[in-house]
Amino acid sequence: MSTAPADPPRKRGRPRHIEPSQEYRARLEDIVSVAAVVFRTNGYEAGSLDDVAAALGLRKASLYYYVKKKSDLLRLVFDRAITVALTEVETLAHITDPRERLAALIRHQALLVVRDPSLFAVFFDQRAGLEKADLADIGRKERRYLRQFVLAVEAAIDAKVIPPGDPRMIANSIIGLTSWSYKWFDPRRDSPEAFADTCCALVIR
Amino acid sequence: MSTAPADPPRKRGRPRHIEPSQEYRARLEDIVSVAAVVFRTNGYEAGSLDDVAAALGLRKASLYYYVKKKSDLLRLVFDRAITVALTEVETLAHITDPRERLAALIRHQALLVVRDPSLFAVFFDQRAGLEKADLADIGRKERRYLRQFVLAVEAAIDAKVIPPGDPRMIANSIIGLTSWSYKWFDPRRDSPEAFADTCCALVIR
DNA sequence: ATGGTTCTTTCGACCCGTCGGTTGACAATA
DNA sequence: TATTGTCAACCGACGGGTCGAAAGAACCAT
Repeated sequence: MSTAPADPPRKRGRPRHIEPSQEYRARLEDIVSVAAVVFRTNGYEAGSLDDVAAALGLRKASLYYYVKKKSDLLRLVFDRAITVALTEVETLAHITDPRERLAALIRHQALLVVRDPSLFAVFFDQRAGLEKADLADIGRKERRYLRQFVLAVEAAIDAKVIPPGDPRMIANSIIGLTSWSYKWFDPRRDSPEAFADTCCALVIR
Repeated sequence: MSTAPADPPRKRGRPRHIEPSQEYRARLEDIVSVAAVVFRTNGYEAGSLDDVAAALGLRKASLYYYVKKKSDLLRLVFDRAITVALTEVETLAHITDPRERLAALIRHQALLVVRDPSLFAVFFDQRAGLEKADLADIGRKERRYLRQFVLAVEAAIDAKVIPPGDPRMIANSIIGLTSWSYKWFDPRRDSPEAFADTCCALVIR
């Protein structure tokens, strides 16, 4: 009873009622990039917020100005990965020639992973750290992504550009062919273009 | 000073001075299998020893009769994975026909991963949890494994069974093609044999 | 210019739950 | 009585998350 001033709205982190500044956005992007590297090398659980902060020249507490909890960091990494992949791939849907279309998809996927290995290493390997809701969201977008490949594969089979078979299985296999690169690709030895060409040549007749 | 009874040699865990019994070995194999499942679903760091023990109907402390520390469990998972893969693959080295040889390797790799997805999911994704020395050991054996593929690819290129290109790059790509299956393969929907055939048909002319 | 005021960003100190790892004792079997 | 296997209880470290405060710039009134 007595004076109950009603909880003054929590003032944790950035105030939510106004637009985030450009600098804030840029800083957050930096943080996400660094988090991807840390989570890749140490794993999500073992990669502490101290690690992320240290790599940025900050203290752990400062991160909570940009993020509410650790898993937000992971979600942001996933968001960036699936967003960049999805937007790029859906601009390729207009290509009509089956051979060209499949080749474009394969090239896209190969270059994507090779360009930002940390981002996709986390995306592929650290899914256990995601929260349930985030996982479902990612799953939906990933299915959209897969669909583009399945459609392209079906067209390619009809055009005898690749041998016949279950399109879903083939699509997943091709995605593996290209995605696996984050495990072995070394930019000092391997050329991204050569890799993309090799992938295309390997499956396209 | 005074009476120093000299630490009576610690008698923690199994006594090392005698042969492990058959039951002991079998039990340990069970533990490793369960650990692989736990580490796959939760990740190595997040997968607690309590989880592993509970899945076995044991208490955490009991695990320390079979293992000295948590990372031993992870090492055992890795050991089993690389051992089974390596021994199988090196029996295939005698096949002389390039097409047959490459096909056999691809089939072997595809079936291997599909048969025990948890084992290889941990092997591929949880390397960050390994200790330095163990990591080096795994790396050596993995290079031996890769060599088999590189040799087979070189022969296949000479025989025009696959298009030309950097053998190491192609070998890694093929390994990705097959290994990726642990991320999407669903035994209730997909057939291991069909998958192996698809992989072969996809790259072999 | 100058001293106040506010807003953004950073930090040190602290709390607290979880988990790896330890210990000593207790059955069961032989 | 020795060996094998199990357990409840405990401890210490580490890491996520909280809190209050302070440094610095920008803005504003005199």
